[in-house]
Amino acid sequence: MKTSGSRFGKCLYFTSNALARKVEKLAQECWKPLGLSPSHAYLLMAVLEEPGLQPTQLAGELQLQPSTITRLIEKLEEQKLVQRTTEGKLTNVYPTPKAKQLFPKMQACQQDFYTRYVAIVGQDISTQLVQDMSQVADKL
Amino acid sequence: MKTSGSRFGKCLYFTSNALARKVEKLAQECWKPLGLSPSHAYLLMAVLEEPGLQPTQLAGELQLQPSTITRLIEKLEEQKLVQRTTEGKLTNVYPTPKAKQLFPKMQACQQDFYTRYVAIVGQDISTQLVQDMSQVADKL
DNA sequence: CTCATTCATTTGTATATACAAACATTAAAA
DNA sequence: TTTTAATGTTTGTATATACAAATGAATGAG
Repeated sequence: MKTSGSRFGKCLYFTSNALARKVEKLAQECWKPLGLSPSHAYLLMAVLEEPGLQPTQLAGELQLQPSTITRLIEKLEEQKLVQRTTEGKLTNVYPTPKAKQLFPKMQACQQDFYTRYVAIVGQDISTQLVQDMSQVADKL
Repeated sequence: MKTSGSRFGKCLYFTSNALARKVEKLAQECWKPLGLSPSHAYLLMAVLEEPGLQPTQLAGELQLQPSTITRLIEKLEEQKLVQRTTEGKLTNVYPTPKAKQLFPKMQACQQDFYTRYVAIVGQDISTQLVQDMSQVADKL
């Protein structure tokens, strides 16, 4: 059944979740070649772009809870993709050389993801949708 | 930080997930008085509207995997809100009298949820957004 | 200076969802 | 008619995320 065909097709809860799950799936496919889940990938991208970012800042960037950020970092640390340094109560997260080497491939995955969804839903619609969702998310 | 302010604010993966989490949170609040999570509530609503629905059909309506439906039903069964009957390889899910009694309150919760988000984001925008998300979800 | 408060991070635990495999049943093919 | 394939459901297990509490460090009021 299609999302729009469901008896809940006009409900914000239902549609936003359904869409997010489908997008998540596409993103997972795109990042699979690097062995990263989308959220790990996005966190790592952020740290590559701005080395030393702290968990609280990452929580803001990724709109996730700090505890979730800790969990993501732990896994990236196991994979030797980031390293944490602690000073006082603050923690800084840095990309490792291995992560830096990976950077171009990560950009390619991101591009691939973008290209794929634009191919499916169209550039104008997707740009508009992202903007609207972002605006509504900000209000909630 | 706001969703739109993030370095990922223009990414479909990021915004659709951020939005879904915020909507989920609002929905949880609305359904909390009945002790139901939104997904349990929606499944139960479907079964109240159409008693005897089967897991596969519910999976279609709710856009969730059959295994997830099984898990949701199990919990609703524990709470004596639905009952399963099995004939051959098919399963039918029926609401209990307890669930039927609850129906008006559930409709009120649903209304409350709708009223709240419309109050926050506006009727026109939310209607438009739901329609767009639904359309894009169908294509993915 | 010290103690209470606040802040950043982590830990323990819980929920939501999925995937893959296992069953059980029906349908199709030989 | 027996075997094979397809279908609907459930089970085992894994991932993503969150909340609440614990920890450790900085700050400010007295």
